[in-house]
Amino acid sequence: MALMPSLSSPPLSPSFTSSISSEQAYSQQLPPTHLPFQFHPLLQQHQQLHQLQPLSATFTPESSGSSNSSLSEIPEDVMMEMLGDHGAAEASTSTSSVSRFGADAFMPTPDDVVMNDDLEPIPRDRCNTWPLQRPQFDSSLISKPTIEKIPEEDPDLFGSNEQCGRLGGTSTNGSIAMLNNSNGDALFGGEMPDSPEDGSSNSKKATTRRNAWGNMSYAELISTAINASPEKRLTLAQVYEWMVQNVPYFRDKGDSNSSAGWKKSRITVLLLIISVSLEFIVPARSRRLDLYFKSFSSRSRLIILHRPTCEASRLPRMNDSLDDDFPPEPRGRCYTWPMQQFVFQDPSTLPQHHPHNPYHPMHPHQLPHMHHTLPQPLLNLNMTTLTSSGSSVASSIGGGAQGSPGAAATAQPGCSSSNVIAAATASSQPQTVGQMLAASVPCSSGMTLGMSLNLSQGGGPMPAKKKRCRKKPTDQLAQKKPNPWGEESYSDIIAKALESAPDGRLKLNEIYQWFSDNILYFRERSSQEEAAGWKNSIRHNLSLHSRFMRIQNEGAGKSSWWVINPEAKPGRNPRRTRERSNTIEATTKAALDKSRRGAKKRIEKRALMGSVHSGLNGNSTAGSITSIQHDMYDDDSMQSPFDSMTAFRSRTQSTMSVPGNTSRVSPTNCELYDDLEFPSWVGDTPAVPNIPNDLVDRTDQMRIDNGPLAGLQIKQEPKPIKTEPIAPPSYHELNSVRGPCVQNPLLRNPIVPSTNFKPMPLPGAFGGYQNGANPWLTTSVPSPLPGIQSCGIVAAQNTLASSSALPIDLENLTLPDQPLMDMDVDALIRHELSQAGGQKSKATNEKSFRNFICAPHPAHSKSTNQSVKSFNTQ
DNA sequence: CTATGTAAACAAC
DNA sequence: GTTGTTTACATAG
Repeated sequence: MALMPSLSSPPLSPSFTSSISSEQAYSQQLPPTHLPFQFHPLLQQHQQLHQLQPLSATFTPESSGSSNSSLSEIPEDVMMEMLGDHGAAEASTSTSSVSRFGADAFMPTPDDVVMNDDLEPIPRDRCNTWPLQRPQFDSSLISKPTIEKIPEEDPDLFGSNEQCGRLGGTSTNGSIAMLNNSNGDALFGGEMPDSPEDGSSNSKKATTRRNAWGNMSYAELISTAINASPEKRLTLAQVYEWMVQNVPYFRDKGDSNSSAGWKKSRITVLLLIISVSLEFIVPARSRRLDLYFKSFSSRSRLIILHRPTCEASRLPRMNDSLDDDFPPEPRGRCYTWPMQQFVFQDPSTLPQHHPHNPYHPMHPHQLPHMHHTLPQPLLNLNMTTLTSSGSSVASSIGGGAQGSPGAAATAQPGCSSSNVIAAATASSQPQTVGQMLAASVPCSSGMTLGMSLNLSQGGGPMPAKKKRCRKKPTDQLAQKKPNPWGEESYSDIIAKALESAPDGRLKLNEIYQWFSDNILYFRERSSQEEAAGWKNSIRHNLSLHSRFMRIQNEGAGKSSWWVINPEAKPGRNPRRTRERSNTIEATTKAALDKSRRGAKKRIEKRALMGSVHSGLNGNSTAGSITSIQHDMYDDDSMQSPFDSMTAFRSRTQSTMSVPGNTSRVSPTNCELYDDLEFPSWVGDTPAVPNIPNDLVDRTDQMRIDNGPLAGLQIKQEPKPIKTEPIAPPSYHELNSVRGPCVQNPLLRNPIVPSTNFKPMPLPGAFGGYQNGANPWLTTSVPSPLPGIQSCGIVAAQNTLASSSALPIDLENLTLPDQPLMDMDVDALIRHELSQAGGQKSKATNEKSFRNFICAPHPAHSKSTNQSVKSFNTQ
């Protein structure tokens, strides 16, 4: 260590003073536990060295503070201090060796070992470093705490309130406890347990000491020392002192040159522990830490705290090379010190437009906060490479993580960047630092950065199968924002876009444009290739969320209008498909698929066999579908046919656009009918394959302005239906059923049939409808809002337009426990109320119309749904 | 488990 | 290619 230049408190240089001031100011801005960046041990110690001791003209704080300084610039003596002689030797000889900060790199080896890169690694037995002779300790030494009092540091240095952790006094009780195992054996006496936690679990360990001082590893000793201190923290010197005073082996060596070896080992082990384990932390950048630093020699800049939430007995095993006799012990995370995520923001990249746009600061390039809080040397770091997330680092180095162009870095929550402690350096070579972290920071995934780097750098062939990896970009994590553009979800943004529209409606491409215009993240991804993803997400969200509804645009080929569903509650609304799983709960997917396959097969077979029962109900698709249900219900042997209906119905309930959805029915909707055990006649009926996919579920989407049954989405030309025009219902009438139609909330809820539901044959009920007897469908209904067609029109008309009497089917369907009836009556009551109430027409403008048709009503959806279905199938 | 984001298949236009 | 629906899957909370 002769390379170390004057370590004895040299006068502070102006630059140093300046540096300290800035850092003190920095540290004052953030509490120690909310530091914006967890210092890497090497970084920190190196930095501290620079600050406290301008070592030489060639290694000044100025030089070290430059953005270009790298780890390679760290003087060897510093590295020696940081790593121990061996680590320094390695670090000074090759960059890759830094990645070997694992246990092997720190295992004590003879000081005179000359590192020769040309030599092949020589296997050696473990633990051949320590003397074979293992003196027996006098347990009496431990009978009472050896340390009665820890020498206090100069109070002038620490200030009145800055008490250094000390051992002694009452605190030694803890030490006593820890120094004895459950059997009362002296910890450092002859028979030593494997661990303080379980001294008798292994008889072998109980009789064999692993080290000259006993079975405790350095880590355990250090932990014991730290935990024995009142404040659960020690400086390195205090660790030394504790060792000397509590462990006879070290005591014997503590006051002579012979201590250098084990102290160096302490350093080595400490660094190793700190780097590899989660057990020790150093409060980076705390003022107290600075004071500690001032109070000790340059070699004592580590302040090691045993994580308070970690049990001393749950010491990390760090590495097999240190302690491979112990089985792995599960250990919980000890994120006592919250990991503060570093964020870099380049002010020059702040958006200049849309000053009030809340989305603009969200851009990853423009991460808004903490920039001013970081000391400049840290800002100069290539932060991307400092990510402790293996995947992030790998991707960053490889050219940028997905969707994370920002030059920010942070750590994965599961990675122990917060546990990166100790030595410091200034700026460093990105990959070197990354490798350092890779070697020293265990990630939650169990993969180190180095490993990740290797993988990302072509270490092996990529699997052919594309595997999604949607790790959040580091900048996103840094901001703790769920998305790279900010906190708001797609649906939130879409809602804003729609709300911002003058008419409250936007076409899809307009929504796209709004995204692009108002959110920088999307604007910067406006290329066709890049935009495909988020546009897809927009479409997905539009379709999926009940929050939005689609209004058919009248023009042929025109895209629909998308509007906010006024019925939707503010904020979150359930996804349309959300209920699906709830309704299928009784049926496993596999079973359902099997059922579908079987049903489909049967249908195909029947289709091949030709029409057998075509004369029964085949004249009307409506009648067909109704009959399907009817037939199903009559068949007790069938496996819960209503369940099947419910299942797929609820799925199609997702298709909740406003009327006019004449197309783009998911193919799965067709398949859904395969769930049904169709009666034999079904497959024989020509109309069966043409059963409108949405007839059951999408009655609200029917269009009536395009001709007979145009809205039924019947792919095959529908059978001629009664074409006698009937006046469209009034808006009151619409209102009576508007609820289920506009938003069709009923479709968002599963229809839960009564278990004892036995539909009546309903001969009269279907009689009139089998002929396509929905006269109403032949009539266009003027819509005050272009494209808006009330889905409730059909039902309303069926119910009300022809007469004030209840439809015959409703009368016949009136059963106490029948869900169908429940809602039909409900709709009728609402209708009657609306009629009697003389509501004013609100259809004079779009918004009023929307409010009108979309106003919530108390009818529970499934009832209304059933009602609509009932009407439409008539 | 839920909410969300993302990718993708599929179909109609 | 666009629009729309739906499913599947990954991830975070």
